[in-house]
Amino acid sequence: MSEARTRILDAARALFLSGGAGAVTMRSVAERVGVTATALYRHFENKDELLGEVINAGFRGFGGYLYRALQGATPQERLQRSGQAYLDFALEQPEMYRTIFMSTRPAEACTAREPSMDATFRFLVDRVRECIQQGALRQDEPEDVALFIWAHVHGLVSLYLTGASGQTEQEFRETYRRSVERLFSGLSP
Amino acid sequence: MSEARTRILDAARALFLSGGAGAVTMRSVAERVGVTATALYRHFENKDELLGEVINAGFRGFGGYLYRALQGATPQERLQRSGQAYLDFALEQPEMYRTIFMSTRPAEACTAREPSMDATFRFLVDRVRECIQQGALRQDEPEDVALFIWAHVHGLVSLYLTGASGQTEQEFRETYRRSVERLFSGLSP
DNA sequence: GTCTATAGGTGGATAGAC
DNA sequence: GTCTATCCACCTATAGAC
Repeated sequence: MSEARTRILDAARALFLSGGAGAVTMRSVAERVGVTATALYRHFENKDELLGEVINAGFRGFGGYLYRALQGATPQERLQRSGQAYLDFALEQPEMYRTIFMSTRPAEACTAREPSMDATFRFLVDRVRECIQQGALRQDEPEDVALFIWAHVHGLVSLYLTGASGQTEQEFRETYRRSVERLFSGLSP
Repeated sequence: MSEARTRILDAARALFLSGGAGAVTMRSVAERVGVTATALYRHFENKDELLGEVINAGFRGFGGYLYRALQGATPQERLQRSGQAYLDFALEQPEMYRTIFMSTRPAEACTAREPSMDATFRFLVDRVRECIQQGALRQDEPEDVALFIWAHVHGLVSLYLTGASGQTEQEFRETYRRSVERLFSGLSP
């Protein structure tokens, strides 16, 4: 990848992370890079391509968070770390979380959006399945349990990001911990 | 309220419900009413006032859905109907649901947004409390249980509205029913 | 109350000089 | 590769005629 292209993508990503997709315009990106807007068209076909690459990078970043959870030694530790990784991503990159999981529109340009939600779901199904097989979770359909868990953590996170709770980040981390604990107590054998 | 003002609000509401806040422009509203954009300024100070009234009407509409749940005869029936009302509102007015519960920004003009989320939460706390007192739910902190339930149903609904599940509305209604059933089995005495 | 005309802003994108 | 100049589309909002 060319030097210039990378600098443009970095600028676009910084704008996106601090202000969402709406903050990314050809003019704002160009200003941040220190060139004029027209110069960007030497490196990207159009705005859709630029924004699409920013968002695809975000998907890969989320995948990285989840992947780290696989370092856990046991099934239940991997599941627990997955929940923690999910929370970390949401709190560290809220605008990206919004784009991937809370918005319908802004991923027009981007091909990887639905696949990414699929992948998230399948990753979670795998974590649940191994927990059930190993006896850490009650016998049940892994898909149903996975959706049950995902809906719950996504609901918590998105209520927080929307400002429903009026909690600080620290308070919310504690709320999240307790709520997930309660969730698993209802799913245990 | 003047005749003209009502017709303008109706047009704005229709545009909002089908295309979200972004679909409401002074031009689009005016065209729908059959006048020019400038005419609207005789009836509304500016766009913020117009959009704000549309959204406030949406809040009141949501309140109406919940209120109907109070017709249930027993605490558990009122709680169960509340969950159904929540689902009905989300599926019948998805754009309004998004604006109230899934977006940070677009309620700038509108004063009633955070209060409305507060009210939703308190309504649910009341439903939970009477279920606990009556023995239909396990002894616990009503606030914690209410958040637990809200996060769950909100998570289900918003994953569906975001397109995560790829389900049809009928399939999702069934998923919702089963997931809520599972939720309460974990909260029962 | 509604119109036409118009000001002023933001955004995406292209042509052609350098 | 980057610039200037420019076009086009779309938006909010105001002034003043009717």
